[in-house]
Amino acid sequence: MARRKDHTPVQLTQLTIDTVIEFIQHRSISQLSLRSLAKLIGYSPGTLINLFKSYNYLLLAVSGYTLGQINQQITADLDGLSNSSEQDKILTIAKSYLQFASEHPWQWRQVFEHRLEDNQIINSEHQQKIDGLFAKVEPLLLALAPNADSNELVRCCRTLWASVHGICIISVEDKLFAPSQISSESLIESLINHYLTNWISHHR
Amino acid sequence: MARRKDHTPVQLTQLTIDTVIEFIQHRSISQLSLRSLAKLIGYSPGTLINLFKSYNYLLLAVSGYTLGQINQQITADLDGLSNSSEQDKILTIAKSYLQFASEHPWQWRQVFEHRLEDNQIINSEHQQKIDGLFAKVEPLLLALAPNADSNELVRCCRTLWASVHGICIISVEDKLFAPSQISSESLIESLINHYLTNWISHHR
DNA sequence: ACCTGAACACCGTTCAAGT
DNA sequence: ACCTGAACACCGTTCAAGT
Repeated sequence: MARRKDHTPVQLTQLTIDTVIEFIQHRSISQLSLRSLAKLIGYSPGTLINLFKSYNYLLLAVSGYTLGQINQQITADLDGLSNSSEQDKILTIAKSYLQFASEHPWQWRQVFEHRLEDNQIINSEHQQKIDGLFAKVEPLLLALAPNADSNELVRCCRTLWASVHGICIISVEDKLFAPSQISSESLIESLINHYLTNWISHHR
Repeated sequence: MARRKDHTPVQLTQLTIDTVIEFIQHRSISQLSLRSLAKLIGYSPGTLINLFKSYNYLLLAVSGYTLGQINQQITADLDGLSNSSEQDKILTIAKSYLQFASEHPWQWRQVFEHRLEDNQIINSEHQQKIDGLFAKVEPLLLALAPNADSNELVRCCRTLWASVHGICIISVEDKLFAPSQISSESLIESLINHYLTNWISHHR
């Protein structure tokens, strides 16, 4: 057995990622294994290890793909808002992020479950993609509060992102376990309205 | 082999939980297994399954223990503050939660990694312990905004907890991977000061 | 009643062997 | 060069057998 060449390495990489992404639309990533994934795409486990170095790196590639999708979604939702206020743009980013998490709960989780795994060195490419999300907010904050010093800008940006992320977590958990009466979108609105409004009034 | 009776079931349960808690002071729970844990305490894996029904329930018992510790810590930190303002008490709760997460990052993570595992029915006892944390904040909010309707109270409470939780997540991750210049405590302060102050002024 | 060791069906990873 | 199957060292769980 050997020499299949049904796919080029690039094609096989894409097929693998697509298959995992499809899988985690409906089930948790913990239900998947390298062996079952290999069976799904019709290759042996060893082939996937050759391609990705390890199952862990394969999952990291999936995370990276998802972060790209999230970035694209936010960029698209921001596109029609060139005339809106900076605060509206920040609200849009936050809602866009929440929407992705709500629509693809298992996929969204995979990005962060993977980081929880062990204290391995986080891939710098991966970290850059996350930083890219932060970088969308900072200039908007600067426009809203030109006099805030840079430490305070970063503090506000991190507080916002962490809070939005936290709201997404309970949103996804509620969706999967214990649906709540109160919409997560209204939590996002509450956060941005109250936190950001007050922060701006103290730093403009 | 059999009939050891070195420990009563209750003692063995406590020994197991203590051993896991000790382990996750320094390493991720993913580094532990039922088999290695059994070896640590000198029993066979089957004995632990007899006792806890499954490894998953064993980990749930550990989570429950940790949630109890967190609750205790918050209660203790709140004890000296009977004359403080409600807003200060909320700040204290948030900082207390962050401090536990910072001092016991692997242990704190275990509580929430476990919930991520699969879509099993969450133990109602477990959910009650989490609800107990929320219940500490709601009456304080009610005192701050007697005229807010109950939906708005719950919304504020959930927004606050989710945001604080999100800040703890990035705090723990920063600690383990990429230390940041800006203290997480200052993010908590920023959140409570700006969000809560503005929310109160709109609902009192 | 309590505990164990062997067995079962998995897992990620390695690597000699095949084309 | 590419791919596989067997082997390796694990995993959680079950359960007949031992005391």
